[in-house]
Amino acid sequence: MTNTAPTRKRRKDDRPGEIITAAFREFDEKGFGRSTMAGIAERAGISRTTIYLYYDTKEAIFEAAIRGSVEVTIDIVAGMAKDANGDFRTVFARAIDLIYARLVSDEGGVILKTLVAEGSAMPDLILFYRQEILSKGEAAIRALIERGIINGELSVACRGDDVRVFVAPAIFAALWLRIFHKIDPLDINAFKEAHVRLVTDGLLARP
Amino acid sequence: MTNTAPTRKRRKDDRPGEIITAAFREFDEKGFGRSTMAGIAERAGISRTTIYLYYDTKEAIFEAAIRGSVEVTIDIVAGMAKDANGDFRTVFARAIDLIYARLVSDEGGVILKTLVAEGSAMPDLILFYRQEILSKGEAAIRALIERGIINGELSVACRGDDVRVFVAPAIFAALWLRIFHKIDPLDINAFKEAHVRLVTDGLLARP
DNA sequence: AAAGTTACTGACATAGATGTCAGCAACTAA
DNA sequence: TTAGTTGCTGACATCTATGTCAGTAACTTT
Repeated sequence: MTNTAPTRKRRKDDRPGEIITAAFREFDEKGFGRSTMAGIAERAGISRTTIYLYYDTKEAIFEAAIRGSVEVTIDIVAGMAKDANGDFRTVFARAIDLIYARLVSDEGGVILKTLVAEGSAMPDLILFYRQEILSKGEAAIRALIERGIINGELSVACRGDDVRVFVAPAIFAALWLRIFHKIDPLDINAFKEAHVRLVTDGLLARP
Repeated sequence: MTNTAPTRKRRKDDRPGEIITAAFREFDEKGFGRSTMAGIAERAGISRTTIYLYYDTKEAIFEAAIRGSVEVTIDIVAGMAKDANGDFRTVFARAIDLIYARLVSDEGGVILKTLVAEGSAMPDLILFYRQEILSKGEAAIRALIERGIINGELSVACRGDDVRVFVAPAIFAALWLRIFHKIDPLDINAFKEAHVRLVTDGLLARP
């Protein structure tokens, strides 16, 4: 048997997803700026010019990826709202779990990193991400806190605080993983627990 | 008087600094990846080829900038150690002030953003930044906390916590300013106060 | 099985950034 | 003033990534 490997395949429906997956690996390793269509094509195992049949530019691939993460966000926010009846510590810990799972994942992390890197050059995407992803998550956290205040669990003082402070360590952790983790590992679970403990209790000893 | 503007100037000693300043603006606006030697030169008001007399590559310019911020870090750490005798809240607030001032500045912020963007492509710089900048700051914060624990001000539980959690909101704020601030401003002072309040007190109401 | 459709590819042309180098202009010293 | 030094520049060659397009191979239909 000669066993000549098929030189080409035709897979119109699968291509977009394959290209995005390949692009993520390329963006992650090289950074968006140094990534090329040729590099993405190679990882996807197709010819460079094939990509143009589906996406016009690198930016278009990235945009498609971001738009795809809108539904993921909706799921996460829904997950936060579900079973939000426990005490604040429990509910918040669950919310933080969901956020970390997303941001620590390759997809969420690379999107975040790429937005930081190239955001100034793509104002439309920045706006989209802000409106469809970040503000949804922010509102969900705000709701949790408001519930806690009404419960009497949380001090009223924190109503005026910028909600972003409470989630910031998660973003920090996601970026750390992509940049310093190889030379200086970060224990995600320990960090996550410290995060939750900080937000609920703070550092000062309670009398 | 004819007042013909001088076509060229010769300023060997000032050039490196001028180039770095111009490069920062270029990196900030275009992102490191889209920045070019031509763009930097234009901002510096010199010919593109002149840059090569001082720096071989874009990366070399960025590296010089990072190395320059080592002494800034030393100053900051020294500033934290100075007058570290007040109660924890006061001392920590002063430390956070110094960190924000640095990270919110154009120089500190652009370095941070660029490292996030291009770090995977420059492992040496990542290592350098980690060792000479981040770990210095981390150690300083850790010292503050240890003092608080010994004082009895802080609960012993937080000794095991990852120190990076306590500073993470500052990094978040620095990046937010560079990315989302135009479409969704962040009130730095309010954010900073919320940060300090969170780290000291947490959210849960104190009995 | 033959004709028709189309996903895919290699080859070409273009644009933009890089790096080099000989020559010029600005400064210095005598 | 003049000769010497050197910081600076424009022009050239190279290299890399992009985008297009006609042709080919794989699949579909009849």
